[in-house]
Amino acid sequence: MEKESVTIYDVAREAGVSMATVSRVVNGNSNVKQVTKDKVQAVIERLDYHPNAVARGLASKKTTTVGVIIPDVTDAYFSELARGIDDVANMYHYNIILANSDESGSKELKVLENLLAKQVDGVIYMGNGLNAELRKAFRHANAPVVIAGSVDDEEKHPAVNIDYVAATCDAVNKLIRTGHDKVAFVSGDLKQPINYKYRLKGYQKALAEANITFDDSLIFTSEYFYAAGYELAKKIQASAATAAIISDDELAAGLLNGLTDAGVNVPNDFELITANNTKLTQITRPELTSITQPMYDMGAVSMRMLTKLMNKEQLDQTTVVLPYGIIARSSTK
Amino acid sequence: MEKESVTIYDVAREAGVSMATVSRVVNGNSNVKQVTKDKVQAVIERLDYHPNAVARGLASKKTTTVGVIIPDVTDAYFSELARGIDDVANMYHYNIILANSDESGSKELKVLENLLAKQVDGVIYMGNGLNAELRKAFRHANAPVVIAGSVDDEEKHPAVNIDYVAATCDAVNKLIRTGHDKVAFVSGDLKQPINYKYRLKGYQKALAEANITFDDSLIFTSEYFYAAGYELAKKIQASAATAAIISDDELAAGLLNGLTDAGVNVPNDFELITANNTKLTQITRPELTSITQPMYDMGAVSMRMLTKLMNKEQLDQTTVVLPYGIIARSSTK
DNA sequence: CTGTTAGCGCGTTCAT
DNA sequence: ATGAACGCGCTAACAG
Repeated sequence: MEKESVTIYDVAREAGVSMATVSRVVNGNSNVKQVTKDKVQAVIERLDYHPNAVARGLASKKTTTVGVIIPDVTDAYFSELARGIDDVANMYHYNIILANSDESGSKELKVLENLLAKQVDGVIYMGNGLNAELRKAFRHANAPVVIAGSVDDEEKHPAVNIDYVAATCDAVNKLIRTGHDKVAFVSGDLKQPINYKYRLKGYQKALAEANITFDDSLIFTSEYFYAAGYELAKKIQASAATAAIISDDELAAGLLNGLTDAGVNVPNDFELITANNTKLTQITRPELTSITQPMYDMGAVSMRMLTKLMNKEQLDQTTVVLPYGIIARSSTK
Repeated sequence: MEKESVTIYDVAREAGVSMATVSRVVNGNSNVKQVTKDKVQAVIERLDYHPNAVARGLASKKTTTVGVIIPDVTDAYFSELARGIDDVANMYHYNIILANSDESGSKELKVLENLLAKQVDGVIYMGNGLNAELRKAFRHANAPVVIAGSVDDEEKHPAVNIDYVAATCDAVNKLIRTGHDKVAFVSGDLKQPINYKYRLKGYQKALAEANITFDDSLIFTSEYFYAAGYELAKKIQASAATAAIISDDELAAGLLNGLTDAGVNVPNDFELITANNTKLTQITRPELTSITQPMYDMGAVSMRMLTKLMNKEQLDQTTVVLPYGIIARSSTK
C-alpha cells in the first residue's frame, strides 16, 4: 500500500515523449508510429503503469460503469439476470455497481440518484415497482435506462422481458385442460402492473376462453418468501381451488411443501405451476412444473441494448420480448 | 438526457459566493456562517445540484466505492454474503462494484486489476482460490482487502469466517454418534485450502476421536452444481458409505435427490449433513440437516472491517471467527 | 505522427 | 468566515 502511483506523466518523461502520445498508445489510437508505440509500451510495462479510471472518467465524461438496481441479490430470479448483465458488461469492458432496492420506491429513488451522482454511463433497472416518480427520474437522468425482467406498462422505456400475458394464459390453460375449473392465482402485490395488468390478465383470458367465470376468492397475494408460501397453503386449502398458478418460485416451493405437509398430494389432489424455472424448481419434490424464462439471456440482452444506447446507436426495437416455454415436471399430471 | 449538468461553479455564482464556500457546505464543514450556509443550500436545491462523484474522487483520492469479488452472484451462499456487504456499505455511504470471478484464478486477477484501476477504496474477496499470485496482488494493491466467507490459510489477510474445522468435526461426530463408521466426505476441489486444510482436517479429527481409520475411498470431490450432486449419487451408493457430510448445499440437494430417486431412503438408509444452511435446505424433502453459518453477518462484518481499514483505523482482530451451529432437520435421524 | 494547451468538477491549502 | 489559486490524472482539440 501507499506506494506513489505512476501517472501518465511519468511514463511520458521516461519514454521521452509527450503525455498525449502515451494517452494515444494506451487508448489504441492508430496515429502512432510503431517504434514509439513499442517504446512507450515498454516503459508502461517497466513502470507497471495503470491508467487511473477516475481521471479518465472526469476528462472523457465516461466512466465505463453502469448501475444495476436489483430488488435483492439473494433472489434466484434476479441474480440470474444479474449474471447475464455482468457477463455482457464485461465483454464490453464495463463494470457494474450493484445496488439492492428491496423493491422499495423510496430506496429505488435514492439508489438511482446515487448511481447518477457516480456518473454511471447507464443503468439497468430490475424490479416491478416502476411508478410515476421513478419514471420521471429515469427521464431526467442523463444516462440511458433499460428495464430487465419486468415490464414498463406504458412501454416508454426500453425493456426486455417475456410475454407475461401469454405465458400465464398458457399455464392456466394447461391446468384447465386437465379438468380444473377452480384455479387459484397466486402473485405478489396486485398494485404492481406486472401482476394486475399482465399476469392476472393472462389468467382471466384463459378462464374466458374456457367459459369459466372469474371468482376472486381464488385470487391470493403474498410476499415472495418461502415461509409466506408455506403459510398460504392453509388458505388455499380452505378455498375451492384444486390447482394454482404462482408467480414466484420461492413462494411456490413454500406452497408446495405447505400443502404436502398438510397431507395434500401434489399433483393428484392439487396441481401447481410456477413462473420462473429457477434452480429451486428441480430441488423440490415433486419437482415443479414451470413457465420457463431465459433469465440469463434477458440480462445479457438488456445489457447489450444498454451498450448501444450508451453509444448513441439506434435500437432496432425498444422492447425485446424473448421466448418463454412451459416445462412439465411432477407438480402437474 | 443531455441537459448540461450544474456544477459547483454555477451554484457559487448564483449564490454570490466562491466555490470553496459551496464545497464547504456540501461537505458539512463547520466553518461557514449559518446565513451563507442557508443561502447556498437554497441555491443548491433550486438548481438541483448534485456533486459529481468522479471529480470528487479525483480531487480527494477517495471514490467511496469498494470492489466485491464474488465467484458467482447466482450462488445462494455468496449472494447472501453480498447482501450483508451491500447493506453495511450503504450505511457508510459506499457503493459496491460487483465482479463475478467464477473462481478462476486468472479472472480473479484480471478483475482485481480492474477494480484497482477504478480506484476503489477497498475490496472484499469472496472465493476459495486464494493462492500465491492473488496474495501478492493483494499486498501490492493500494487498497485494503478483506476476505469474506472463506479462509486465508496463511492468516495474513483480514478475514471473517467460521471455524470450519470444528464445524465439520461436529457434523461428522453427529453422524458417528448415530452409529455410522463409513461417512463420506464430499467437497469441492481438494486443492483449495478450505477443503483440505480445514474441512478435511475436521473430518479426520472426528474420525480419529472415534478411532475410525481414514479410508480415502470415502472421499469425493465435485463441482458445486445440482446436477453434479445428482450424478455423484451413483458413486456414493457404490461406495461403502452410509452417511455423508457435504460442503455445499446445491451439491447436497442434488445428492439427496439422486439418492432418493435411486430408491435410497434418507435418512433411514443414508444420512446427510450439508454445510451452509441456505434457503435450499428447507426446500428439499426431506429437509437437510445443516451446519449453520451467519452468512449475512459475515458479509456485514467484513464490510465493517473494511470501512475501518479504509479509515486507517486499527483492527481489534485481523481474523473474525463468527459462531456456527448445526440445525437438525430430516436428512438425519 | 507528435507535442501543447486547455479544461473535466471538485477538494484544499493559503491568504485575508 | 471566505476567496483565489492550484492540482488531482487524463482526454481532446488544435497546431505543427
